[in-house]
Amino acid sequence: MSEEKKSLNFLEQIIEEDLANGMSKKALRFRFPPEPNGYLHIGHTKAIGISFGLGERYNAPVNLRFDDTNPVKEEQEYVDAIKEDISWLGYKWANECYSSDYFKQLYDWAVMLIKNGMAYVDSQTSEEIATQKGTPTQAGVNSPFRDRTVEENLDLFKKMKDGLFKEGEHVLRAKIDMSSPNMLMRDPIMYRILFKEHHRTGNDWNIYPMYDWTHGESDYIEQISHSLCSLEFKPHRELYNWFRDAVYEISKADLPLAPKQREFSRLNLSYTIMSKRKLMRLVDEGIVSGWDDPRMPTISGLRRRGYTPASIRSFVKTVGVSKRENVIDVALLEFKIREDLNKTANRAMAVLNPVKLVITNYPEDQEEILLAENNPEDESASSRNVPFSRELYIEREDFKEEANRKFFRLSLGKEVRLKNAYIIKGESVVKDNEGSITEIHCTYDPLSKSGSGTEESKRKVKGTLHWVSIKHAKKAEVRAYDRLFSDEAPDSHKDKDFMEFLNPNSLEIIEAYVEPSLQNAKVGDRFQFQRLGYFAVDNDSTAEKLVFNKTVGLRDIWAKKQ
RNA sequence: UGGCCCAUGGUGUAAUGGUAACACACCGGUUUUUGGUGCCGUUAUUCUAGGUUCGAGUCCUAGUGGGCCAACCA
Repeated sequence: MSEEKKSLNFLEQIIEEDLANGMSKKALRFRFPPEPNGYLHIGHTKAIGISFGLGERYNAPVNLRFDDTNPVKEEQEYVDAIKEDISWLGYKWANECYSSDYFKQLYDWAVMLIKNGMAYVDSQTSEEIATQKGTPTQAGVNSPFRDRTVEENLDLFKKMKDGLFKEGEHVLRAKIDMSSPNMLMRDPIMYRILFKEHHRTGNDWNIYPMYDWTHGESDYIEQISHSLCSLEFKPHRELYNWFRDAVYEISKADLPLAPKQREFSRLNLSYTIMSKRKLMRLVDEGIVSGWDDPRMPTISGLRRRGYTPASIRSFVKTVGVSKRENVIDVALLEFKIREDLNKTANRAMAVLNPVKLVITNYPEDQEEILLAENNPEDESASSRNVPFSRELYIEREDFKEEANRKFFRLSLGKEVRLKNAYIIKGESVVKDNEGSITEIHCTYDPLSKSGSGTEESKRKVKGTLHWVSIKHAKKAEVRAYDRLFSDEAPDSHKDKDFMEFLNPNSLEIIEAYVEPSLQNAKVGDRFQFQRLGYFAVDNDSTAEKLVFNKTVGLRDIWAKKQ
């Protein structure tokens, strides 16, 4: 409703320009094209957010296309996981597409290119081809097979398809320019022979098309108007256009729209690695429990950790789009999940590092049910009951026998409030033989009950502590996570392996006590454990044994000052 | 015979030739029955040097710095 002028990112500007130059808004179409060879991670959410976001902005369809041209690395498992992750993020694709569905069309077009003298079968080894390619500063030389006749090429290519040659014996190459300053234009390979079973086409094909030949033509087949990808594909654009124009000439009657590729910088996150290969190593070497380990930057890991789709989408939105190399501070991601959960997560009390607190003037057998607000940020969240009794657990860090005036918590002779309950005063401690505190004794002011409206209850005390009633508390496992790497950019060190920067303390398993209302928490439920952070019920959780993942801690100025 | 891309506070992103803005982070204050939240405030001669212009972060040239490209991967 507000008329605030939203600035356009450079991709939106390109689209607006195309629209202004006569492109119909109805022609707008985007795609997200993952290769199903691994799990999606936070880096992918940027690409997803950009293309699906544009789809939402312009009310244009967005295809989910699996770029499945390499049967050696691709599996159905990944297809399923990718679909689940994108759906979970809340995006809807117009069509579920597969490059492998276009293998026949691609083959026919390749034959056409051969007939036009634009492609040839090369019969050299890959080493020979690599050598002849030259280097970025040195021109390549032509293959001795470059001038085969059309008939010979056609014959050879068909035999490649029919499985009459061995792997590596021949390839189909585009005939472009071996002296191009762009390495990709030096007669790029279009097809290789591969006797591998494909997860969708089985053993139908003995040759598989390469990325450059496949990707742009898949865009073209789907009539994608803007094919958006990351910066490292910039050099591919020239080839993308070459292939596209070659095919467009003969197919424009049926496929009138010629797609264009544009590139943006990918997302990097501090203290995080994003390479699929490296993430795979963490899984394979057992550093993490799997792709969905809550410490992993995968979508499934973040989901299990307790991140919400809304927080991730918001994150991607504020990260923006540009062509600059960038490193986003992981603190921004954490801010986004806190921001969301602060408004949506119900509060609860849990004690992670318990010490016993006895209220000596509270009757031995007395119990009370106290009322606790579920979420002060959400009026509709109502409240819940919390049992109170003479013996409680509080956090060990919330007590010091003697403390300076900066310590707002419990100490001997000082008063604090027990959240939703009474004001108490520290009286004495009980210690074991080693001198560590086993019990804290305090007295309470019976007139100071929260919400009672009495003068005593309105007294200002400096600190408020969370607690659980020992008699009523439930045991729960809490898994607290720290960042996986101790270095800001673990994989940017040329002389060091990223594994050297692993944080040995990235997982801490805690036996905690939680208030009884949490007994009914279901897998995926998210809570704010007051004064501690946000926690989500893990998949491993059962009615007998609750398991919580710490999503992120609360902002903690006190901890910083320590 | 190398080519291409990029450069704005600590980190990101805006400013579309006309007062450098927003978010995070940081630091300080304030409110608070969460040391949370909210609210207020501090933090930049836009990589350098020339040029065009009444006026340049924006356009041009050169330099500097960073990134990408030499898989039968995507």
